Amino acid sequence: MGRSPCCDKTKVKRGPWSPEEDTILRNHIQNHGTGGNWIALPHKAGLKRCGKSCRLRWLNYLRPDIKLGGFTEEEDNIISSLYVNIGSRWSVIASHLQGRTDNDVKNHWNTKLKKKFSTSSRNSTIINTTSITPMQFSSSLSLPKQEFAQYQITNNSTLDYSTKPDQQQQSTISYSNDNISNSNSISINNSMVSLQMNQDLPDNANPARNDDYAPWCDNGLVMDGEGDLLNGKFDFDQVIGEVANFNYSSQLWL
DNA sequence: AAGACACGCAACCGCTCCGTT
DNA sequence: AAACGGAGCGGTTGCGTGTCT
Repeated sequence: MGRSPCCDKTKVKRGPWSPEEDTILRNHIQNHGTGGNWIALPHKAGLKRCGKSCRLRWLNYLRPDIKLGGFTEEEDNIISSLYVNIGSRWSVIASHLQGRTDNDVKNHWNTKLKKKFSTSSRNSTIINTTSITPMQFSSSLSLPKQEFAQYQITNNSTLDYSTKPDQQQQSTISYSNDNISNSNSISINNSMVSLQMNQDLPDNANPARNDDYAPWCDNGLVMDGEGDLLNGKFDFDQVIGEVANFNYSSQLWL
């Protein structure tokens, strides 16, 4: 036996909301809040709508902090990067974009970004990296666990990855370029950065972290990693609060 | 000018999650 | 522990509008 429906669909209005209905819902929520019960809200507000419909209308359209208008290039990059990393978890992705709703993000992805993304992936080519110009990029982000991280690869090939000062533990570990063999690598493509460091870590390395983060970069790159600190490999997911300097010789996908 | 088609977006549907009893 | 029910989520649909032929 299936679940009983949340409301009698023969007795509620469906389809597009009228300006009058919007006004009633907006006024009711602004004056009384949601009351923590969307199912009961339409009756209290005097709306012939399903509670779910009211919730959706408020969250996706009437909420005062909704950001209207087209998505920026930066927002596109954030969405694409997060999609690569965590898939179609639209509510999580939307939480990274001020004023955007999951429905908004989902629609934007399905109508525009999906095509753009698949096209750019199809056009990817592998080039030899022995003579590449060092990449330069940086990013800031808010992670699902309310952490903040920054990445930077500078012209002298330094990765700077640190926590926001007032959050989480902080530790600094410096990896000398001299200690890193040519087998260490960073690979960059249009959606992902991978880094491996195949040497012993310093004694003060913190191998305890094993969090699952979903970092991204402003320029659309997604950080990813392989291996773990325990066996001497560098994992982006495990370097919160650390600084690493390294040489890289790698493949670069553009 | 009109019909066909493509696109964007609001809204709905049905499922899972999670708190409460 | 199980059942229940509301909230939240992602997939999908349908309609309005713009563009093309």
